[in-house]
Amino acid sequence: MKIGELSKKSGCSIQTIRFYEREKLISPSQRTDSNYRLYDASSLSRLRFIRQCRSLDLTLAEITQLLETKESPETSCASINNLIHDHMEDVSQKIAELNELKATLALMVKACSDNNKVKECGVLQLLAD
Amino acid sequence: MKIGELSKKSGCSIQTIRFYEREKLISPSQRTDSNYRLYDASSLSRLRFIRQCRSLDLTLAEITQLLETKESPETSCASINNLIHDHMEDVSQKIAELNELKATLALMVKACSDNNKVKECGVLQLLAD
DNA sequence: TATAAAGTCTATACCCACTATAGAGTCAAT
DNA sequence: ATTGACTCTATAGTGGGTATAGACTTTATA
Repeated sequence: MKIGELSKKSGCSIQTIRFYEREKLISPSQRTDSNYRLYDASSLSRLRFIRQCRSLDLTLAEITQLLETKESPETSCASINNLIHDHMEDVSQKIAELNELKATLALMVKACSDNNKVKECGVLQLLAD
Repeated sequence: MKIGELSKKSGCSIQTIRFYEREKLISPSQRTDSNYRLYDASSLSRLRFIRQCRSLDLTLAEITQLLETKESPETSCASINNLIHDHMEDVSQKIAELNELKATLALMVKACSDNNKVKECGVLQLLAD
């Protein structure tokens, strides 16, 4: 299949597929005489795997590592588990930070009564501290 | 004061201060004969304000808007409150997304028993769906 | 068969908010 | 006089894409 079909089937834009190629995550199995990229089913599943990983917010470097590990079915999968586990901790950390941020913003919103003028604005006063 | 002192007092790196200048958020009140930037106290409080806003994860465009609004002390501060309120909703949304993500990752971690080989890896199986 | 529309190609620039150099000039202390 | 600390501009890189321009190819329609 050509890149447009792969794009539709995978849900990745054409530009993103070409971008992943530059980043060495994926490559076409062939090219036509007119230099069009041609892909097969394994490209599609690889791309879907990448997309799944991206939806978990894994970096392209991490995905590269997962894809490499996948190539060795007989080795231990401990590194994969560690990667996911560490990533989950990063996400937890981020959630904690955002919750603090939200609390601060909630305080600011509370500090405001809508009819104020700028010079009396509770939000600006908190921001100036 | 020169840029190094402003950097220490504000907590912004020298490069960041020059970057904010290119982005028109701040500018030195003067230059020396040898073209060194010179700042006064108002630069410092402006920069601290910017930093405070950045710690709330406001964009530079939003901060520019806040700084402009600040210049008109007699106008209504409704736009400021709206901005903070909307931003808080974005943060809430992001927290919700990350909580879902965390739940997915937790499922994956659970799907794994440490001594598996790659070909049986529960994490990879979930990622391949 | 001619032409128009849709698809594809490469190369390059842009987004955000910085960060990090290179290479040159300036200032203060020894 | 020299060393070291400071500053200057200009430029490139980060991550994960997105968005063009301009050329070529393929497919569909008249």
